[in-house]
Amino acid sequence: MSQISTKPPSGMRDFLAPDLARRRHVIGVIARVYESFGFTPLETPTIENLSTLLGKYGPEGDQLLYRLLHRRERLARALEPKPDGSRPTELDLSDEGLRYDLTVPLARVVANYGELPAFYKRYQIQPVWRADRPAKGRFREFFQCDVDICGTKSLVADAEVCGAVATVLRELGFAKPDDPAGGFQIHVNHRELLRAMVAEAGIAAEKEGQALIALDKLDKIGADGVKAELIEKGIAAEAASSLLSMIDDTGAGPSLDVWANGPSERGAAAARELQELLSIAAGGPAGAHLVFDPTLARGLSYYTGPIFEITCAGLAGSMGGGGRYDGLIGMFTKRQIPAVGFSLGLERVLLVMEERGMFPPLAAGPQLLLCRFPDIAPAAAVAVATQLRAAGLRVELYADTPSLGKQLQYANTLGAPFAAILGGNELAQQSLTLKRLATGEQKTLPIADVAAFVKAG
RNA sequence: GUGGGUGUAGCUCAACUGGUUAGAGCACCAGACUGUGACUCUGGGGGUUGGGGGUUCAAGUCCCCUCACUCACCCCA
Repeated sequence: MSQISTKPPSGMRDFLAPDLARRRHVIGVIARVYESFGFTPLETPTIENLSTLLGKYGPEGDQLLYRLLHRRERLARALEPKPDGSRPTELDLSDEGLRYDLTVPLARVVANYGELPAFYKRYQIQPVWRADRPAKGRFREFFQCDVDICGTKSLVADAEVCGAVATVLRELGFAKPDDPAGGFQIHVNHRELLRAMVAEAGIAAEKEGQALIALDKLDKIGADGVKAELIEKGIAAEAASSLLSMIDDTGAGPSLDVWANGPSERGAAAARELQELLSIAAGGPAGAHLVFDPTLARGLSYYTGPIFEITCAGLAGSMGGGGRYDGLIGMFTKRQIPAVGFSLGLERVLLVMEERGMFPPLAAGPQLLLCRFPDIAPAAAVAVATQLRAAGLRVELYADTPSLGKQLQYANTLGAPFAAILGGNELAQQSLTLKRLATGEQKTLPIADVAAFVKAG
């Protein structure tokens, strides 16, 4: 096809009015709930310096960054062979990239503004970009809806971010966890507990990441599958078996009590933290949804403490995730500031709501199309439209004057509930003939009364 | 990154094992009612069958390459 493609780039989408009605509805609930928890909004630039982004997400994450090429002279210089004859690298050609998540930009902001509240609680709803391969529910440009609390190690903060996202989902109509119609669960685990398990099993520290990724697949590929993958990654069969013995096939494994009293002091401390978190959250909105999952790993490398992930029936991936990252802000400043956050994936939430038909009727488009006859001056029609809009109606004025049938047909395709007809008779008595499109009934009434009539439905 | 599938009108899809001029529904436009739509009737526009190459008397159909989309896995939100 020699024509220019009219599709957006792979993994990116245009949002037409019906899409936006649903997206804005969900975003509205999220922002309102987050604010009710005392979070204040933040927006950061689309573009960040690569020095900000690199090294925060792990090796795979760095590969998924969209990078901006240098421009003009800078690019020309970067492309020249170096004195030692080597070719330019990615880092020579670019020093900026699109943000990959909202957590790292937050960390930068907290490090950059010393005057922020001691306990900075911010929410942020913006798109992020990942050069991933698109799939169902996965895009290259997608919205994250983050809440984070910076400045405290208290597990109350962990419980609060869990409570905020749980409240959002409940307000959007997601059911209680025990509801057969399909609720949602917030899986929790602890990075330190995972590290203790790996160490206990005799797996080398440098294999830790790979071991955890394999373990995360337990519910999908089973114990044998995990063991095979561990061995494939160069981990001794004995160590692999040892790791798996700490968790049974169902992934349920020993209770937190067992871990809390286990031989590894490090693991015990982590387990006690999780116990405390569950107990703090018990009385709040997240309480019923929290479930300890010893196989939960999560890929992002900046997590240090409790980690979270939201799952629900029928969704392959997760609806959201988060965790504690006490070291990340310290990568941008000498001050070590602990923080914990949670992120909802807007598209994932929308996907599930779509599949389950969870959207309420959402108003969109004009309530009334103003039609007129050719003998009515445009200025007179504009005046009437202005009057109706001032009365609070969403009014579209048909720009031309084709046959009335055409104008009404257009009102029909727009989905406007009403059409108003302005002709010589109506103009003379400052009235409109109002037609209800669904039934065809119509009546003539004073312009001043039209808004109330339309609003009444 | 691995494996599978699909590309035909604006949209959803047909076209038997290769065989005349590639069809239908919806949508769009125009017409019976020049102050009345959504339902009915009639007519009409619209396609180099994703692109390129090959096999053949003949290719939407078979083969190769390429591009795009899509599903599963991987990973994630």
